[in-house]
Amino acid sequence: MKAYKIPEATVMRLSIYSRYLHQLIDDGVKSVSSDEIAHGVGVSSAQVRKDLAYFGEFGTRGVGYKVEVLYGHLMKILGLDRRWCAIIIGAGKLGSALALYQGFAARGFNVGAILDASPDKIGTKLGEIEVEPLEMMAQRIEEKNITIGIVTVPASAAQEVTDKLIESGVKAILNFSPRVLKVPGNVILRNVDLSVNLEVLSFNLNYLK
Amino acid sequence: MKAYKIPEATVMRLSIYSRYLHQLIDDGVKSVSSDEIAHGVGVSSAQVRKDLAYFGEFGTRGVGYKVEVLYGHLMKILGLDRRWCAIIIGAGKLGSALALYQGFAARGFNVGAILDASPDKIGTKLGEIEVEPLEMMAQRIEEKNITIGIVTVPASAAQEVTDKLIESGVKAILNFSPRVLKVPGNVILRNVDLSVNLEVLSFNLNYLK
DNA sequence: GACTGTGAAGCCATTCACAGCT
DNA sequence: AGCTGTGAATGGCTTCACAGTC
Repeated sequence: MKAYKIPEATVMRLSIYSRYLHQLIDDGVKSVSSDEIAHGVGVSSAQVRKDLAYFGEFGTRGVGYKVEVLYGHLMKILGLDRRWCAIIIGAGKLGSALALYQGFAARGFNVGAILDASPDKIGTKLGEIEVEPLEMMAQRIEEKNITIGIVTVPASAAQEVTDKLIESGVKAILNFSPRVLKVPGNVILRNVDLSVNLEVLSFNLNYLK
Repeated sequence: MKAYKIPEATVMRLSIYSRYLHQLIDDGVKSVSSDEIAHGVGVSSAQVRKDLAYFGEFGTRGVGYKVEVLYGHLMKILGLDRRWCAIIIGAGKLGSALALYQGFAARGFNVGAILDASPDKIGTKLGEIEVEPLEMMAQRIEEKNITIGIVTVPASAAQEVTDKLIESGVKAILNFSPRVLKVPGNVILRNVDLSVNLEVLSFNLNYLK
């Protein structure tokens, strides 16, 4: 790792490249060019090479990249050569869907606990794990070494549970609530805002036509 | 509307500003400055003013913005002064969660239909609406004037249902599947990639520390 | 005095184009 | 000959700083 600041867009693309390479491995493909990756994921080949260049030289000039080698590098760069444990706060529809989503486990993310404030949710089972009360937060984060908090509570409760997550030692937050959260500078925050996404579509439908 | 190309980041922020203004209206606030909006949503005040400047002059120098007036402008700019009808393809956990999500209706989005390929999902009720077979796609899109398709099927089926959606007349796609979709240039596509989001967190946890 | 609206400057990401390997 | 790796050029978004208005 050599560069100082990596563009977020680059990191997102690396994740997508890695998934594409995984597909190629499944298909038994051994070698790939930046141009093929580019076509596969819908970016330019220069972009692919620039993105990779932040982290080293992984290809062979005149030849291309060995699929499995490049995949291994990307997984390591993305921090996916280990498992991460997450906690979900909010066992509503969305929280439950995420808890049961297979795609996470496949990429190295465990859901270590799922908590909710509502008494009638507590005790219900979501696959392997049982919904527990919010009071369990600090204990579960501690004992299961949880670094990622996933917030799927209503907007009105989002900042409060976020503060508690951070206080309990979580280092990164994935926020699904429609609220702008304030977090200290050493905590990583990403927002997955469903309404904003739909509204960008609505804007474009309205504006381009 | 005067400018030609509006940055996507600007559109996303407008959506967030509008939500913040909605909160202010609920709180009975009548007037607001770009600086207050900026603090409320975590951007700079110059950014707020520049974003608004793409679309006109909505404030009063030396005074600020009337909350309700600005809110009205933003809703109109975002195309939220009308209702939009969406169809959800895939009645799995995520599709069901989205179908039942209250936040969409609140911002003017109806779910007109939800379809699935699996016989044991068809006929089940999600709130008001019933899961129907994929064959109903063209008919429902036609009769309910649906412009937005929401894709929540597994990666392996994503491109196929997307093609059908577009063939049936959908103008915009919100893709939740972990697949890069190819769509014609006149169709608007947005991706909400849950794994990518988690992997960006993982990268940052790994890289910054 | 306060705050908006905006041209100019600065900064960052993407694209170009080609030197460097195999 | 083919494809990577990369400095230079381009393009676009954000920040700055101040003129304009109330």
